[in-house]
Formats: sequence, C-alpha cells, structure tokens
Amino acid sequence: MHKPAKEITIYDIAAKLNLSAATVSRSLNDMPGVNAKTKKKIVETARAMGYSSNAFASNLRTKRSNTIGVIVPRLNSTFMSDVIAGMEKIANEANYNLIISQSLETMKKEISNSKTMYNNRVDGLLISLAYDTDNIDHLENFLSRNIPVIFFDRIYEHRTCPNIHIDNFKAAYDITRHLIDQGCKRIAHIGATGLRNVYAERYNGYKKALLDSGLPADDDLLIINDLSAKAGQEAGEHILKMQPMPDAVFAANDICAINCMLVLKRAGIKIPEQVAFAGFNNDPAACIIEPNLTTVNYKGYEMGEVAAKILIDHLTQNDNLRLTHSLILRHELLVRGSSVRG
Amino acid sequence: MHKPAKEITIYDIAAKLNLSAATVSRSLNDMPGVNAKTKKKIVETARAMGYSSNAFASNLRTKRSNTIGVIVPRLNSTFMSDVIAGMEKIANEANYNLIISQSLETMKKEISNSKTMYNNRVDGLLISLAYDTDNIDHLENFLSRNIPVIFFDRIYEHRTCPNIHIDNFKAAYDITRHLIDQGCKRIAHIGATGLRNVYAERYNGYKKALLDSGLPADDDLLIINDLSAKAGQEAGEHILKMQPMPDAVFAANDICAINCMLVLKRAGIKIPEQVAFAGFNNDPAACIIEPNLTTVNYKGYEMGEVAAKILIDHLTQNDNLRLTHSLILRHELLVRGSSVRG
DNA sequence: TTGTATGCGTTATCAG
DNA sequence: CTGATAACGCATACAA
Repeated sequence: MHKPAKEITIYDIAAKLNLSAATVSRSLNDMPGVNAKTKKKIVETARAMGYSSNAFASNLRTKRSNTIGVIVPRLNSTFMSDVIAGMEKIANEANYNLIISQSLETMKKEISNSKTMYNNRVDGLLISLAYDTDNIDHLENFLSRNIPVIFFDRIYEHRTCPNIHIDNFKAAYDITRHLIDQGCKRIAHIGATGLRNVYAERYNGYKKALLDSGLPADDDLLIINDLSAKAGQEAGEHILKMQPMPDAVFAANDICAINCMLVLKRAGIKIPEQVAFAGFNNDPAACIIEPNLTTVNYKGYEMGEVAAKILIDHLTQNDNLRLTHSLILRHELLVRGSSVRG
Repeated sequence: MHKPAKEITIYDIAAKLNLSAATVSRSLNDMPGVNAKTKKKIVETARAMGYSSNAFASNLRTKRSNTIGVIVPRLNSTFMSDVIAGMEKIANEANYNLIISQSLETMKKEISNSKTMYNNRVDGLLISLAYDTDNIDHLENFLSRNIPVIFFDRIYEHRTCPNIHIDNFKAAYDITRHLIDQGCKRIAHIGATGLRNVYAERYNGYKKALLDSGLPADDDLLIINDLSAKAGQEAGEHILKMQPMPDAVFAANDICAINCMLVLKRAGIKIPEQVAFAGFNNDPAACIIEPNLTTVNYKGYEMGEVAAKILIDHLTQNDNLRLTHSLILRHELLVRGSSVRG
C-alpha cells in the first residue's frame, strides 16, 4: 500500500510561532479579530512550511464539502462540454470543486453515480437525466435532506427543484415553420424517447407547426431512435425507401441529422432541393457538412454558468431555491444552406 | 446559509443494537472477525436507517481519499472525452472517484487546478499537459510527498512518473510516407508548439519521412499554430497564397485539417488531386467532410483505461511505479478519400 | 486579540 | 468475537 508522507498541520505552524492553533486557523481563513501583524506572520510561515489545508478535516468539521456534483448523460458532446466548462468557471471562482460523472444514458449508472455523489457529501447536485430515466427515486437522499438538486436541459418536474432549459417547443416550432416557408410539405421528424422533455417538446413544436399550417402530422413521418450517428444513418436508409419520400427532415440533434443527410447525399438526393434538412444544437460539424446544416443554437456555456450560479447562490446565501421554478434561456435559429431553397 | 439535516452515524446504529461503534464499523467494512449473525443484523439496520458512510471522516482517519484527480487541456474533444470515459470505467469498478478539471490549454489554470487537487488530497493524479506548460514545478507537492503522478498523451519526461502515449513519431512518419507514395512532393505540415511531445514527435516523424525519401524539408512548408478550427481556416488561406502551393497537407489534428480543407475546397481546389490531406486523431468529423479524411486512429478509451489501471494498481498493491517508465499504445493509419489519388 | 477545550464520524489499537 | 478509547486536522463556542 502506498503511504503518503507526513503532513504539516496548523498545529505545526502554531508550535513554531508559539501561538495557538485557533489563531492560526482564524488567520488562514481570513476571519476577523486577528492582529494584522500576527496574521501576516502566520500566513508567511504557513507558506514557508509548505502548509496546505486538509479539506477532509475542514469538511468534517463544517459539514460542507465545497463540492458540487455533476451528472450528465455523456461528456463527449460539444454541448455538454460547453455546459461543464461554464459550470467549472463559476464554481472555480466561488471556490467550489466539481465532481463529474456520466450516466452513459442509462438510469442504472445514473443511480450508482448519484449514490457516490451522496456519499461524498456534495453540497448540491446539477443533473441532466439519462435517456431512460423514468423516475427520480435515486435522488430521494438529496431531497429528503434538503441537499439542493437542479435539473438542466434534460429536466424533471419536481416540487422543489428548479429547472434550467430552453424553450424547446418554440425552437422546434420555429424551425419547422421555416421549413414550411421554404415550401416543404412532407416534413419528417427524427426524435427520441418522449421520456425526456427536450425530445417531447421538440416533437410537440414540430407537430403544432404542421397543424397550424394545415399540414397533416402523419405518423409515417415520425422516426424515433436514440439520435446517435448510427441511428442517423439508419434513418437515412429508411427515408430513402419511403413512398413518397419526405421533402424535409427535422432531426432533434445535429449528429443524427448530419449522418442521415450523408446517406441521402450518397444516394444522389439533392439537398435542399429534394430534401431540406434541419437539426438542433449547432454542433461544430454542422458547419463541416455541405451544405451547412440549419439548426438551433443555444449556449451550453451559459447554461452551465447559470446552473452553477443559482446553486452556489443558494448554498451561500440561502435564498429560497423553491421560488425559482424554472429558468428559460435564449436560443436562436441559424438558417444555413441545408434548408434554403433558392 | 443552507443547513443539511442531521446524519445517521455508526453510533446511531450501535445504540439501536446495543453494540459498539467499532463492531458496526468492522461489519460495514467487511472486516474479518465479526460474528456472521451480528454482521448481518448490522448491515440490515444500517440500510433500514438510511445510513450512508461519511467519506470525510473516513478519509481523515485513513488518510486516503479514494479519489483520483484528472487534469486535461480541454474536456470537449472527442479524444479526451473517450479518455475520460475509459478512466471513469476503471475507477468506478475499483471504487475510486474522479475529480476532473480542464486547464483550457493554459499553464496558469493548470497550476491552479493542481493546487485544488492537492488540497483535496487526491490519491493520485492523471494529467495531460496544457499547450504552454514549460515546467512541472506545480506538481512538486505531489512528487515530494510520493503522491503518484502519471502523464498521458501530452507527457513530460520525469524520473519518477510513468508516461502513457502512442508512438507519435512513427504514426506521423507512416502517414507522411503514405502521402509520398501517392506522389506528393511538396507536403506542408500544420503543427503546434514544440513544447508538447505529441506535436514535436509528429513534426519529427514528418520531417524524417521527407528526408528518407529525398524530399527537402522546406521551412516554408511548416505552419505552426494552435490547431484550432480557426487556425485551420487561417492556414487554408495562407496555403492558397503559397507559390507554388503544396500538393499535400498533413495537419497534427483532424479539426485543423478539416477546417483548412474546407477553405481550399471553397476556393475550388480539388481534393485530393491538387492537394491531398491527412490529419490525426480520427475525430468523427473526419467521416463527415468530403472526401473523408485520412488520419491516425488511436483509442482514447483504452488510453484512459490503462492510465487509471496503472495508477490504481499502484495505489492498492504498491508495485513500484518507477519501474514503468513509459507505456506505448497502438495506433493505426486510416486511409480515406482525402489522400488517395486514382 | 488570543487561548482552551471540544466534537465532527471514522478507523485502529489495545484490552477483554 | 466485541468494546473502550484515542487519534485524524480543523473550526468554533467560550473563556481569558
């Protein structure tokens, strides 16, 4: 077993300066009521001796970990990395640490992760739900002990937890409307499980836009999968076989849209003349495919910042978290070549 | 200030069962020397009472955190997310937690992150260096206290720290050779700072391949930047102005290669006939651009697994980490349309 | 302004 | 097999 070397404690510093540990503690924590000179001396010797505060002892004593737990479906999406970068910035500034884990889209791992988070006594939890999560019993530990939980993006309606998201319904409505304005009449939608608000809302927005324009919301035009690259390819093959083919495709994420589009392109379909395309998320790849993909842009970075900020404000100022029921961030429609018909 | 509710401790369990806390602790930790019956009773009531071990107290006592620190340049690259996913799998299985942070390619943040990691008493550190890190004084705390540090991908030569990486030299050599085999004679290279082994080695491999084939390694053919998407575009504009233009471009990562290629394509340059392209990393976008990008594939997931495994084995079995100087993983050349000439 | 004393929840040592 | 007790390092109420 690996054995770390001895640590330097506030007692060592106190001994060296003929002071009490209490005074050292107070100085190191910038507490009021310490003589400026002694404080200076303490801070200096602390540095000189290579002192570093032991977080465990401090946490044990204060019952706060200064750590925030983050659970996301996957780390490796552009959107989520942006979210996390935003969270990290805010957390860092406020002296909070982030423990991050991914559920890999399964409720099972999400449960296990939340247990770990709880054991590590995170001060709060920021979570975006897995693909198949259908209840939040695994968060009961947090809720019953008043440890704040905030949902972002893939949210869950709960009495005491704020939600942070965008208006997925409106975004989908607008993008579908845009396709209709381009003259499209048979618009297919590639979506995912209705369990997740983001996908349910995008579908609802799509459907409403069709109905408002007097277009039928034909079930044949609806494709449900997991929105992965592979699923996008399969959707493309499926679409090629449809009779008649749709004249537009609106996919609930860009990766899926792009991979679907590639299949159609390779089959000789003209984009956007024969089939127009729109996605969701503004993944960098949307600007690599040709023609570039029309999509909905929303700032993950800001979502991360906001989520972390709300949580930390609550932890440090005890504003009432329940007052904030949900927080809706801005999005914008980015119209590009994949959907504009001369 | 937010106040969490009271916790259930081993004393509560002990009191309820008329036992001592010691016995409860032993049972809950599966230690030998406890009557099977009492143990069973203890485990059951623990669950019934909703007990959950307090990691701080345990860590304070044992001087081990069961936490591994991970510092990467950025989380939002396909490669790094894969690495982290691999680490998380191994860590999870061994009951270790991961604290993850990103340096955002600056040494400054890397220093601050490593300090946080140290304060949180991580049992070990897995790190891939930032773009401009030119020394590792900030890891001195770890090294002097025998806290194991393992470098991966962006490594650093150090007496006591193992390195995990691929043979960047050979990969670059092979891919350059491939371009030469396709008849290319003026091969440009887009690389990054020589501070980082990965880029220095890729450049060296490229150069050696040229020399071995009797081609001049012309300095005009070398473009140094930060390999970002934007840098790729700028490189593309630069290349368009070169007299004569190179007939191939080998970029040290895919994102840069792809964005450079897009600029050339839009200027009417035929790929690969006029300019052949090769990248590095096998980013998913390499299969989105047309023609698809020739690149070097290496498994980030496995690199993460290996790094975590070596660290945890050392932590739990105290095998001598110094014996492992470096560990070189496999890579493969993926030849695609961007480089194959009729 | 500083010091004393105590407890946070565990685990480890020793004794029974 | 079980119990009593002492740390681990820090922060705080209270005393000086």
